[in-house]
Amino acid sequence: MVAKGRDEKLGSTSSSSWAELKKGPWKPEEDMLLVEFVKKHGERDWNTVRKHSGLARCGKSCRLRWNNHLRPNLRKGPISPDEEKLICQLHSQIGNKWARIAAMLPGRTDNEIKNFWNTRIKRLSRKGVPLYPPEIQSPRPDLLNPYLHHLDPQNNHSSSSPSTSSSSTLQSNYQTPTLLSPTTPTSHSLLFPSQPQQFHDYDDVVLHDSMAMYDAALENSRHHQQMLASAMMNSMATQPPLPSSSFQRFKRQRSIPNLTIPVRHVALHPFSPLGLSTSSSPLGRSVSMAGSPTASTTYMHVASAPHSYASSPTGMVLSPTALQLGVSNPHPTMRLPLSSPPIVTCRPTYLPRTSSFAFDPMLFDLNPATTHAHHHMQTMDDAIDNELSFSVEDLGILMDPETTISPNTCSSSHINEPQQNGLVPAADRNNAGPLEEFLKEAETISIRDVEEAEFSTEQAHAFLNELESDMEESRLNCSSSGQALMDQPEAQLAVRECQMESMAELELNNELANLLEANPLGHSFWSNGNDNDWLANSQFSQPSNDHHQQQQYQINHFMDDKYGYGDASADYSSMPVAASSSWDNMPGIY
DNA sequence: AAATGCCTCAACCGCCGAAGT
DNA sequence: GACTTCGGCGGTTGAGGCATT
Repeated sequence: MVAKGRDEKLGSTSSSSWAELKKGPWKPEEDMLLVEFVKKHGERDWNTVRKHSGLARCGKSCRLRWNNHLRPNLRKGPISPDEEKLICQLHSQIGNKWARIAAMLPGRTDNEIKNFWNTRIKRLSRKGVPLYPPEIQSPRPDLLNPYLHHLDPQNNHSSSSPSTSSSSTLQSNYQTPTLLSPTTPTSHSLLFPSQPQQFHDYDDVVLHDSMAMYDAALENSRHHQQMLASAMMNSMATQPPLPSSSFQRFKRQRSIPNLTIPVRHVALHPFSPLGLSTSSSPLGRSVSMAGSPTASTTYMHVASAPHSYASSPTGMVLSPTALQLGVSNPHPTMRLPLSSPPIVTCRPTYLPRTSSFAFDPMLFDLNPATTHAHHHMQTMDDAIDNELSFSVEDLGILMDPETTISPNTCSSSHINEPQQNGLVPAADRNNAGPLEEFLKEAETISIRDVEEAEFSTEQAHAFLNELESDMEESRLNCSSSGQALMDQPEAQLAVRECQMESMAELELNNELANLLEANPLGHSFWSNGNDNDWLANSQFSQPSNDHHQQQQYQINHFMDDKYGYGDASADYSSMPVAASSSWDNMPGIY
């Protein structure tokens, strides 16, 4: 009845505590406790759940429950044919790497894909049908995963290789793909110009691995484009971080001394229905492929990214300037290193499942119920003065005709409807409420120094070229300094250096904080209940506006969402500010 | 209607690596 | 360097539902 597993013992403080751990299916009350815990403490410190929430569950169980069932933007329902194709494609290349495969399928969990696959191979095995579609059975050698060999040529037990999977006897029916010779060059012209295919460090090979998967899947089917966006984002994240020097040069270039750009990683790709988007990095933070040895220190892991973005097929919509960049620039990523907090931030948990919000990377708070429009605008003004281009045209994109959203009128049916493409019908625009008013107001205001702050196309091109060369330089540095793949002293040193630079940037950001403090309207912008969060300790913070209201909302919303009961005409205008603290104090993030 | 087999899915287990002490 | 703690991953299990006989 009671588990006395190794991990439970490790995670407990006394022999009696684990003896009280509960197992088995979760009840709604437990789910609520867990949701409350995550709202307050973020997706971390799972072993403190018992202490803080009273849940009699082990930390691992809590994490699993959250990741697989409670977190926002999970995509439930059967695996679509497109998803199945992509799963086949990815599985043919990386084997039973469910977490990695899941990272390529927005809203899907590793458990879900694992279950799907196991069921699938059972079914196909019984029928005697090949596991992979014909186009996947004989994949192009140059599309296959190169780093499996590079990582550990003697590795015979790795489940990375489908042929060596030990998961099931049914795997005997597994069709072993033709693995790439270690010396076979790969081609990734879609993402980067061709370059010598020498893998000197882990991230390097992971990058190529990711790009190979991307290329392969693209080759396989254009219908996968939407999902591939996610895959590509992961590819981007595996690149070595840009040296902060490029960021500093960029700031100098734009004559904006001592200010920080609140965009850390703007990833552009051509497949979003709205043109360009970033699918995994709402706060500009990079994500990494699972398994990267430096992931925990250099990047925020993909599982830690705000899920409403990490799994959003639409992601953010970039400014017109960014659109221009993306269209004309073959390089799909523009990464700006930054460790300091963003000036303004969006809170994706406001509209957790609509996914129809189109955010400019300036990341401003869109919740009309908790902040006033003039605060938005004041903050936007500050942003415009100091940051990348941000104009009323951006708001036009924000309210894309096909993808608008109205928080006030968003009914439960809308909230719960399947997200075919992450969009919500435009019908709701008829009564958009405060957001619409806010946008109207936005159109009438005068924006200071837009021209000056405009990140012009020419500058952008120049900057992107610089970024690319920096990236190449960084890549070369990684190559030259990298030792054995898993031997990381050089990498760790580099990470430390990056962190040092990050701290320096943080200091710069303090100046920005002082500027905003002087702003009489800026003080009430933030609302974050976590005392440990930098926001809460900053001059931007304020106490949660109405704790009872938040709780009531969370309860109603949660019950409605998870168990199908609740007020179908719920007024979501009272959505509370949700703590996003866990994203805000990660050290050394680029 | 009952029995059986299959399928799906949630949850658990054990292992592993990273980070901290 | 040894040990502990924590989180993540992949494999496995078992309950419940559904379809078939």
